[in-house]
Amino acid sequence: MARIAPVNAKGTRDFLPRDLVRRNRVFSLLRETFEHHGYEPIETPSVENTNVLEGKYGEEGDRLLFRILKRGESLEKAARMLLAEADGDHSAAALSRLFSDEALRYDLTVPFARVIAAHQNDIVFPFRRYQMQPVWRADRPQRGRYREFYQCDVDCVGSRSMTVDAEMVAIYCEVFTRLGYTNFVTRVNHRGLLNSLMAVSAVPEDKRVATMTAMDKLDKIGLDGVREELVKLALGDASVDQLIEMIGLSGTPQAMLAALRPMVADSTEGVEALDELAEVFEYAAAMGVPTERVSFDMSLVRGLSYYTGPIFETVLTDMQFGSLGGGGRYDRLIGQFTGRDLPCVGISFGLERIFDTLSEQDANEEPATTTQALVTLFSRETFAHAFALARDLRAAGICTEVYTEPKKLSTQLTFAKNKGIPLAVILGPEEIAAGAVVLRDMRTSTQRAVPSADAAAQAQALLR
RNA sequence: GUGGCCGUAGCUCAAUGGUGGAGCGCCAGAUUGUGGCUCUGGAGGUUGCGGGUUCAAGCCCCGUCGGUCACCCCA
Repeated sequence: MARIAPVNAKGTRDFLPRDLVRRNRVFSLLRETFEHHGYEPIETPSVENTNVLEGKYGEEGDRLLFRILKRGESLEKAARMLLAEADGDHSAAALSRLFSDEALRYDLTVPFARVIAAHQNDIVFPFRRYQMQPVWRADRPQRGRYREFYQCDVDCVGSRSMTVDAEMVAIYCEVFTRLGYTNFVTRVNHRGLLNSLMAVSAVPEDKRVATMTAMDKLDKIGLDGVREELVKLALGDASVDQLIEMIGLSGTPQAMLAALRPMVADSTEGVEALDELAEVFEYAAAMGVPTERVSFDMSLVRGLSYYTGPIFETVLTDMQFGSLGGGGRYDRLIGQFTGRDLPCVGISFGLERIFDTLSEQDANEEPATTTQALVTLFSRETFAHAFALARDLRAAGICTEVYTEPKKLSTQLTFAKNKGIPLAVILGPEEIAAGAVVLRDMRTSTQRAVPSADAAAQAQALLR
């Protein structure tokens, strides 16, 4: 019989206990931080109607949607339509739409916007929520990039105040600091500012996306590289020079804002953006964000098309890696569902990238398990004592497993070592006769006999 | 979606077109109640998969799947 190769679907992974124990630690820390700041959890379905998702992420995003094939009658009907129109539009985009009207969620923001639009009357505004769920993108996998990955989103709906935008910066700072990162910075920019830069530099409408994409590559290809790309776009020397001058600005956010102010003086949108950014930096500092943890970065663009105000991206400063998270203000997304805009700002944490970089930082990973104690088994006659002791340990809050059968002790201890269980409990005929058990600390290779009645308390002390 | 590189034991990797190996890990024993050290032995493979060239393919060719890197884009 032909064997089936036990391989994962492209870009997906299995998580074994040692992986999941670590992941859950990160999850817990995020959850705790969000709730400390007054954010409440929600969840949404994995599947959305395609029209909810399409057009929210830009052209690239539509291509990366995982679409769900129609089934049964609908599928046959779609096939008949295709055959009836032999000379119709057979592009991948058109075919996708014909054969599918549902897709896996691409991010957590758009489904969230749908939820807000649908449940406006049940929600107290301003509404702070967080959400940790997998999302799917039909991208080509690379290091730190998967087709199925978890995102943790934090959003606040119903306020135009820059205090909320600053809070996003503060939450980034708190989470990454608590995770042990010492090398990160949250880059901040503003969509309105970018728009006004395009306007005051006389970049034609049809070249603005390409221009911003080129600007976004600054940290990768340098100022000269960006200039080359802009020249290739045939923007004209004056436009190129002005853009390069603005992108090249450096210094404190306050100094950069001051330098920009005269350049965008003719643009209402630009002036407002500068005012908002000034507030964000001021409030973030007041919220305790150190100056080295936040930067004003005019080359930050971000691909998602729904952003309208400040945008954020948190990156590691000492290694070339994708961003650990990003977000921004999107005041007009909910209006696409209800016809009436509701201001929103939110950020996303790339859990996989956090997990990958944390793993790379502490290379000497010890086996991780949730089990704290292993009770060994000797012979049929010791079973009852072992089970009773295991109950004592569990009653004391110690995660305890009893070995499955009476194999020789070295096998059982090796099992404990390989799983990373810190405490082995040995009780054979000798101990039972003495009314005692042996607590062996696997980490220090020390052990001592204690009366069975004290075992749970002593074990607690050892594990503390 | 475009291009480059790579797929050999559980893991890391060897093998001029000519009988597929090593280290680590695993199992057993030395050690009948003690993991890490030492020694001895053992198991484990349709060389990712499918075709082709050849007397002969792990090696060459084509396809395919997967991984990886650079683009694109992104968390």
